[in-house]
Amino acid sequence: MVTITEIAEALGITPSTVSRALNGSPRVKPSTREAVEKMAAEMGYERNVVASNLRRGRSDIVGIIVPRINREFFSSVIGGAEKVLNEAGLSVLICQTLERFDAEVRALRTLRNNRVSGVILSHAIESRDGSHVAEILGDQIPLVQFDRVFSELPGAKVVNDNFQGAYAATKHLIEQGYRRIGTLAGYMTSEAYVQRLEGYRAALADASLEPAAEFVDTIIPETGREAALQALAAGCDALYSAGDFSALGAIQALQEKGVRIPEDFGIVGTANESFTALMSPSLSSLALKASDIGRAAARAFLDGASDGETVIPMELIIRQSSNKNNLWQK
Amino acid sequence: MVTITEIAEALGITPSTVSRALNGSPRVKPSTREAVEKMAAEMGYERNVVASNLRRGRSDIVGIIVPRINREFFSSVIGGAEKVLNEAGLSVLICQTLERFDAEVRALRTLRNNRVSGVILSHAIESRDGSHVAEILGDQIPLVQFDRVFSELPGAKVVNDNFQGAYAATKHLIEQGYRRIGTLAGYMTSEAYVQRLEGYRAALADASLEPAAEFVDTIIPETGREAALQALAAGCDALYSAGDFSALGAIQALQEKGVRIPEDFGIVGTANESFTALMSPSLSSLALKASDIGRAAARAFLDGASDGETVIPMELIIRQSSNKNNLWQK
DNA sequence: GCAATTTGTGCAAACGTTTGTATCTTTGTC
DNA sequence: GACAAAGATACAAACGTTTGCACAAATTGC
Repeated sequence: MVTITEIAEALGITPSTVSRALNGSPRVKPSTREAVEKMAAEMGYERNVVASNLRRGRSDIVGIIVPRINREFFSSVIGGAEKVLNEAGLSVLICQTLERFDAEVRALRTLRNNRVSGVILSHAIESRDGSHVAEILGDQIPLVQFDRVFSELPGAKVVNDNFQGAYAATKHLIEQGYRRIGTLAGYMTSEAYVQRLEGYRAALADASLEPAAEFVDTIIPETGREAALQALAAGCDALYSAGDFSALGAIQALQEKGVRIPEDFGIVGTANESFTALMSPSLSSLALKASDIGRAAARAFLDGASDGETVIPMELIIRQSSNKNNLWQK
Repeated sequence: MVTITEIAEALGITPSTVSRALNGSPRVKPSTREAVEKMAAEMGYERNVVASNLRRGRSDIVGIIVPRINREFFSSVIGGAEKVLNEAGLSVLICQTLERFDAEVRALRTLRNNRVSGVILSHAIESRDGSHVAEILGDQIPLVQFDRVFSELPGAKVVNDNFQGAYAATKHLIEQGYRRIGTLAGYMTSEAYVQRLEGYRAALADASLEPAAEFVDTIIPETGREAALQALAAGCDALYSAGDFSALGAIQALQEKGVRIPEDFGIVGTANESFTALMSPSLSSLALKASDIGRAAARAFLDGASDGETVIPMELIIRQSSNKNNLWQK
């Protein structure tokens, strides 16, 4: 591996000048800069980033910590952030916590010890507050939180507009002619689900309708099945589900009962999981705009934005499961 | 940030002894080791890994390069590898190429410049050979390839037993009583798909059956739909698909034609994508055992295994779409 | 009890870069 | 032509660790 010292020797100058030349310092004469660049290219020089990081006290790496990388949402966030950061000359170090608190702590330590220049984070379910983050990162390393955020922590935050999204999804069901609309609301320990529930209620209230049924539970197919049957018994003709998996379970349970979707019953899910487009009937879903969130988080870091909260609108994807009036094909 | 020098001063010894104590060198007296450890804990010392990496010439990071992290297969491989490597005290740096050659080159450079102690790699589609890998990594950084491998490159390789898997899937269809079995074979530029086609043919041959139809095309829902209709017209009663997405398309097309699955027609897909369990009928699929591959790749790296090829068996997951005789519920 | 060995520490030089300060060279001004 | 200012480069120290070698003290063998 060739070093700047070798380049300096080859040119009869000193390593410091070579360093400055390669880093675009205005303190070196254009002609020597060119000579250095030429020689560096010739000798196949590449900066030893480890040495550089040691000297500078930080690296050009941004750490991204997510609960799981195999979730459409998180991998898309990473994709969006990576693109913006790469364009800015930064690399990305991805860590997954598998929803575990101790893994989150470990990841934060690893990142800090590698002197990353920033951390983009969505918390593990097991994390109940942000004290560990503050403790580990200190105030040296900028933090950007997204989706699952703790408001007590400093730094930028990027979140979905869950209220607006759920409002739009519910309004869509109303416009399709459904009248007794229930919801599968998710667990209320997460801010996002609370806001979705509120958006649902607000849309109904604005249309002078009453919530027909509210099921507060985890968002998995089984709870969806059960809730759907109860909703049916209670006379519901539509459901807004705060998750796609529970919506899937609901559809399966209803189909087994011979309920026609969307003619007799409308359903909208949330998250736009990849399977929603593949089902039959395909599932209308409130998409999270994950790439936008990733991009926004990366930009917030690059801009050094402190403490601001960026709210990303959600997008309603209308497919068969709620398209009673056949607005268009999807 | 506290340094070993500060610990040394606090104890009236030298940094070198502190370093040796913390690294478990046998050259330090147990009593001083304990004193150092106690003081380090008290002062909240954590090793500056950047400095350590510079001095040692390498880091405790293993790079993993995959085409995309949002594929069930790749994220599971990463998960498996991560677990094994973390237990060995190594961190993981994940890069995605989005199937692009230049991104693969960039990723390799980043990893080498960060002095990773090894690279675990599955190639981008755009990569036609492995010369760039050899050139960038040299013979200093060990390489482990998985799934998409170039045999000309040195180092360990971990692959699926595609032949065995496709053989088992086809045999299963035969055992279920299907007789005119076709296949959706995938594109033949990939070794994996070639082997699956061969496994399919071998199973038929061993049962004295003829291939009823072979569709060589990309593995997406649309080609699956089309192929299924042609297969139906040709009198097929079953299909082995080298991908789940094309199997999904096939099922949808057949259902629209009123064909009952699995009574009239059996289908087995490949990859065990998450949606296969969610469909109705649920899709039997040949699972790739991604975690096993990840674990095997990590172990191959840790063992310093050179040049060996590890073949991981595939696992047939029987669900409704091929379960004509109702062997068991799934 | 002396030499030979083992055991435990210290010393100092790396690893390759960056950067504050000093030094040297050029240019411009009167 | 002298002097100041600016422009360009050199010097040297630092970043925090690791590690070969030297050295002292403690242990062993005869």
